[in-house]
Amino acid sequence: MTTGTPPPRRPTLADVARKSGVSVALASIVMRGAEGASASSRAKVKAAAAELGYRPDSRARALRSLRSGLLGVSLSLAEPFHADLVDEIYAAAELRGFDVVLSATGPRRSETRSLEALTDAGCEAVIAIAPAGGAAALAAMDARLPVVSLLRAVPSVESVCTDDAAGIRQAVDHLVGLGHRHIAHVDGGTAVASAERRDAYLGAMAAHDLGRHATVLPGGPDEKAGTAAAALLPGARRPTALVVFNDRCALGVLDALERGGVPVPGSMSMVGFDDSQFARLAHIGLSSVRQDVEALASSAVERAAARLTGEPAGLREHAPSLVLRNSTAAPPAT
Amino acid sequence: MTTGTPPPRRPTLADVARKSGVSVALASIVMRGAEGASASSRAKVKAAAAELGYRPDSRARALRSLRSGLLGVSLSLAEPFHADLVDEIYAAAELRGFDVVLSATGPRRSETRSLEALTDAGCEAVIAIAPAGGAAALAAMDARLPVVSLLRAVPSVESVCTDDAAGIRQAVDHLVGLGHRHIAHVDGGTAVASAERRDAYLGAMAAHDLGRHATVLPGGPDEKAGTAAAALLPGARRPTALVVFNDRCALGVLDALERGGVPVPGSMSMVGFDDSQFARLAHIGLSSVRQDVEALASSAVERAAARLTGEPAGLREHAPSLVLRNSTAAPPAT
DNA sequence: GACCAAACCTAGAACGTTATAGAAGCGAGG
DNA sequence: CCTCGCTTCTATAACGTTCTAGGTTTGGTC
Repeated sequence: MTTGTPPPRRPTLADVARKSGVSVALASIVMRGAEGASASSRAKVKAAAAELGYRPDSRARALRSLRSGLLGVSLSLAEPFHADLVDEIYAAAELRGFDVVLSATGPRRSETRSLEALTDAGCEAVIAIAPAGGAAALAAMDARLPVVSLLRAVPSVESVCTDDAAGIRQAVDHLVGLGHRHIAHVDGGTAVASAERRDAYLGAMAAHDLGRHATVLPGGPDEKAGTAAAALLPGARRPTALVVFNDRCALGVLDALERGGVPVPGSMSMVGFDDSQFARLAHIGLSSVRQDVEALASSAVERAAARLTGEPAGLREHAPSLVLRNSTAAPPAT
Repeated sequence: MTTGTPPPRRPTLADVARKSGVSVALASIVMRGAEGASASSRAKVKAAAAELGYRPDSRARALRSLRSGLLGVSLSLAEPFHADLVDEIYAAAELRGFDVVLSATGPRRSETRSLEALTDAGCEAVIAIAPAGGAAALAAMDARLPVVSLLRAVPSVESVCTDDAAGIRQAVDHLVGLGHRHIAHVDGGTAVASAERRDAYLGAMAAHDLGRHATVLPGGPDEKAGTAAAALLPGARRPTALVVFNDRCALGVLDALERGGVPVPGSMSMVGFDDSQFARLAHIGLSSVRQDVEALASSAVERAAARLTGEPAGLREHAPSLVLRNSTAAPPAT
């Protein structure tokens, strides 16, 4: 029984070659723009390809030429800041001839799974944004294919980070310059980079000889944690300024303060971290430590490419800068 | 000149087979869990695979067995709501044995490019979240491989949407029930679904015989647009309630109002759309029209799967529900 | 011990592409 | 006329996997 329409197969190079009356090999040459084809056959093949709607099968291509040209990126969709990075990674990767494959981490999807999907997809190298997993697991993976950890310094794995300590120092310096003495820190809890930023805060306070006023409030990476941290602020003897782990957390704090009738920056100054899209828009413009997204992204891509040619691993730190908006001011007169 | 370490090749099925002393074919059977292998060889092969750290090459697999098992998803990283959807899509796809490939749209990356990357990756079907491109382009693509449009009804392409009109009606009904008469709408400008929601608003107002009070303020899909729209609110004869295109825009409006000293919901009630993570956290809890994320995601995956088996295209609409928080109240007494 | 079926295993051909090696065409130089 | 070199083209062998079709054991029955 011969049935009607056969399932519409996606056109292959063989189809293009047949239609234009040349060999598959020649069609391949034309399609990938290699040299060794006459102008006339180029035209013929291109026309046939266009007519058939031919698109090369990247899997087959990758299978044959051991370079797949694929760069994997693992990110958390819940983090707007990762989104900013990815956009720049796309741009940087394109410049170097890489295609980018994304794999998300989320409540339903573990980091391990996300990274596995990337290796399975045939990526030549992987950029893991703020990987939470153990260093051992990442190092093990790195033995298979180059891994670059972005936003987190992982020992023995190529890492590209912001110099968090410098950023925190800038924030503290700025606040001290405004006249603040009682500056507290809302930390990131168990989040990636939380410990580094906390230590930098303590160090910066000590450097200003304000160690006795240093206070660390337990926080976390998101708005909810910020709101919770705000509830811990003592009513009397409240600090006059806050350096917060990141913008999302700062937003939570800000919200709670405003609802509690504490004006920012009138009664409380605040500095966030990341300079997310967010900080720029919502509420009061939040002063924030800006990570150099473009440099981070292109550096990560560059490091991944370098590893493919066998260069050694190392840590690249990028200098952050403090972006001032309307959330800091001199402390209220006592 | 013989140099030191050869470039560490990723282990292949042949390596596993050699190491465990069986044929490649048998190793394949074991690795994919097919039947026809004895328990003892299963153990041998699995052990060898584990020791080598073997992971099957999905490209080669896809190339051979015409099912690649790949489901492409195109999304905008700037939209937190898309992130929610993707997480559910991962879950739904896994249930049906699909792997998910993500491709983002962004300031540096057009939708066309994002979709092309997906077809090149060898996806069997594609889910485009809120595709902005022309219906013709999508339909053309659909001729090559099944396309499902999620969050936007596109003629002649399989579409899975929320019944936006019903959602807007619920919002208006609720506000009218609270006693509001002067209810305005901040629309989504040129954003996807903006026109549908605007029309639904006008229809709902008319249904309550409030057509004469209907006002549409030009807005947009993000916070900035909301802030701008708030500036257009007349000082006197201000509406007492707002139905806003989406939560992000609503947030912008909310912020502007609070800064302008207009308490919400005291002097102004507000309803958003999407029930994003956002609405639940920041500021005042925003009342919002909840889209059924899980149903949307699983329905989109299901439709994609159905198309692969040759079922016809159609439109699936999912009922939204109104989530009440603290941004609506009775209008202030005159 | 011969026969049979079931269970287990393997050789080898695909899948769509690229790379290598060499064949044809052709004009110039001896 | 033969050879040389150049350009243009093609046959064919990979890449790592799955699948088909057939081959070899195994062990139970007569």
